[in-house]
Amino acid sequence: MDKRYQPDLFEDKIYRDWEKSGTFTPKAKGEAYSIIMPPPNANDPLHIGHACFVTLEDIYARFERMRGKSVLWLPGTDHAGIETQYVFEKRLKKEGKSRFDFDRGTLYRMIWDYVEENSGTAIKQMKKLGASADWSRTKFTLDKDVVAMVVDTFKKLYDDGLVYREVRLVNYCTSCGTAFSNLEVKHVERVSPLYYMKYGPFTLATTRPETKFGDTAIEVHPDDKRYQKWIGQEVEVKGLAGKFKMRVIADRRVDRKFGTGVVKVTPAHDFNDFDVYLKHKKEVPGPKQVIGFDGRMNQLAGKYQGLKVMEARKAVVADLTKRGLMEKVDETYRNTIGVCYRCGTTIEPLPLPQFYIKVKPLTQRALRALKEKKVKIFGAGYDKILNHWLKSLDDWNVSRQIVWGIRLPIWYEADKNPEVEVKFLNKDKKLISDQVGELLKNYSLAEIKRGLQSLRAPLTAKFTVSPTSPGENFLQETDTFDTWFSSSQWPLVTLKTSRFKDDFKRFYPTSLMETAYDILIFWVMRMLFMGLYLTGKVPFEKVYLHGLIRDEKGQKMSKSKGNVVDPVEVIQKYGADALRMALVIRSTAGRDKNVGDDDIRGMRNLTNKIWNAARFVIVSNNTHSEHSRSGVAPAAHSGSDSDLKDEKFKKELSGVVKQITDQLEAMKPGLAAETVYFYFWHWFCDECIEQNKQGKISPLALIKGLRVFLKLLHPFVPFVTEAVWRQLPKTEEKLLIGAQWPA
RNA sequence: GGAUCCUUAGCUCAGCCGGUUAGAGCGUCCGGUUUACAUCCGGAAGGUCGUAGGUUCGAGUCCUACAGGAUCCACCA
Repeated sequence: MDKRYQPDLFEDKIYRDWEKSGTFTPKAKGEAYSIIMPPPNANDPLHIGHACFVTLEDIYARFERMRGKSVLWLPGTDHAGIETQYVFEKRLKKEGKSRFDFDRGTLYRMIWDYVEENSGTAIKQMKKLGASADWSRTKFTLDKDVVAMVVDTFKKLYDDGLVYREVRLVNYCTSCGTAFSNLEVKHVERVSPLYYMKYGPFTLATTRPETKFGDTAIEVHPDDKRYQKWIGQEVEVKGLAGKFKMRVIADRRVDRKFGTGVVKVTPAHDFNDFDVYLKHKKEVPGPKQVIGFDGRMNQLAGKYQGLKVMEARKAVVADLTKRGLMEKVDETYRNTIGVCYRCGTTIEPLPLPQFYIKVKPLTQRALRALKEKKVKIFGAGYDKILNHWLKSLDDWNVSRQIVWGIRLPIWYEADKNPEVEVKFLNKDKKLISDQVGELLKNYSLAEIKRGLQSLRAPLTAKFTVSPTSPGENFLQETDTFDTWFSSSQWPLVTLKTSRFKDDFKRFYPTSLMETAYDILIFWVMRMLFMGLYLTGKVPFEKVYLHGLIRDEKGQKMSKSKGNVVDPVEVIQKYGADALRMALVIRSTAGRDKNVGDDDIRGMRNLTNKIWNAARFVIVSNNTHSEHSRSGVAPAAHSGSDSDLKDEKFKKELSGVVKQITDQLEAMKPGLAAETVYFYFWHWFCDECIEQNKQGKISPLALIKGLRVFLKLLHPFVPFVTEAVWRQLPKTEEKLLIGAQWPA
């Protein structure tokens, strides 16, 4: 054995041996234990967060496998709809192209090919980390059978009356070209000048003067003495685009102290104002959209048509000022605005018909399951947060205006819905845009279908929900599902579509869901209620939420800060075991952890310590055996003193085994890692081996102790322990991964 | 505005179903190399466990208030 442990000499070979041995596949018999891996983005290389989940899940897979359970750790990758399309579009842009140059079928295939090129990387890297997942069961979220089940789920929801189509204001990113759910909008504080402008007989304060062309009413507080006489009246407003008549309505939501106590109502471009419209439907006209989905003012904005929102604001402010209609401007006013979590563009509230899922009936069951402890959350305070969300969740907008995803199984009959708006590339690759009724006069439906880019059906359009085309004459909705809609069914879908027919029966509900706390609401919550809806059972019994990995100073890692720890580089430098141990030791559920080079180096030292302790114990044991064979027992090792010490050693050792087993069972892997580290180094090495040198503990007891420690250490540092294991005289399992956990 | 979490050695953090002298890693200081490991060993310094109350025979560990910090959520134009 070398003087030092050199990970790169062992890791790849050991991993291949594990794979060949078939231990990653669940045994035919034994108590079932299952973990569904959170599918990483198929298109992204591994980052430190992945290394964290791989380590934690692998610890439990190995631990339970060694305890004799039939362990399934099922891996997969995610198509990551918006993320991936966003990245792909950036590439297109570099080539001077955009998604509008392609029909949706072609674009989809292009992204598919692009993702396929990269999809092996993440899996290869997880293997580098030692992940003992069953790769033969790997699933991709756009696999045919997965798509079929997701679509079926939507149909079931629809048949159960839990799906509806509605025009509401959506969170629309004009840069990504799609709507988002509320959860995907980030709120940031910005300076938004507050403009006090003259408005008919009033002065009102607004941060969005450019939306004035979409105003449909004026609103005051019902008890506001200043404006009593106007309530219910129609007033005339002379603005930049001629004269308008507008009704003054009263609502308690108006804050009399803010601005002048007068609010303009713009239902097409403000969430509050849309609610006001719904509440005062009888008094005010419907939403009047003046900003298009391209983020530019439309024809209703008169001479401002074609300007981007911010340009229009500038122009409108300038014109109002010129005409003396601007009373004052508060330039320091700050408010929070929504921005796209992906690209940071200001979210534009726009009216759009979308498909919504009614969540109340679903969340009720999840709340009950939580209350009855059918599922237990590990992570500081996150059970409360989950509970709070389940109680207050809004209906779920699942429509996305992107190509990279699962298309909604919604069909519009072309003849019967002539007002459906269609964009498509004709045979000459020219983009044509019009209502389908008009288009059919000049084009065949087949040509439209072939070049289809997107369609937008009015709310009144009749549709059919069907997994396959209901007939020749139908056009399929071009919206795709929110990625989280398919992810929400992941534990169920992966097991149901498995090529092993028993998997669902054997492994559902799964034993453990392990993921980062930042997707508790996006993913875990939705899996919980969808799993309950589809199977009547919780999808997982335990949820372990790990924290974010930060740099040694506690700063978030980011490319711009240049403090990103690349797991692959770390593995090359210190070995996979060192990285794994550094990530997990002293970590606590739900809390962020700082990891720096020092931490990893410290754990590299542990792997070397394991190696060298083994080196000593093995040599010492061999020497002892030789003495035995020659019939000359070394004097120091004989006598009752040594036997007595051996007994004490064994007793303490079994105490250590119990402690670590208990900590792992209690979902405290960070503490278990620390315990095993401490007892191995400071007890086994510093005390027991030293005592052996003085002849107080026998080499035989020591080598038995080493075997136990290798097993205890194995889930945390699988490579070095396996490397040492093969240096030991063969007494039990050939591979440590298949050995039995000490009792 | 609401919610959650945190405050323990110079730094980063464990420990908390309450129970003898409060731990680790890194760092600092002193000493050590006749072969398991200098990626090491032995030893030392360093903490009134945020503040103030309370519960208790006994509290970093439970409760309350306060202070400071972090994060998440929220429609004041």
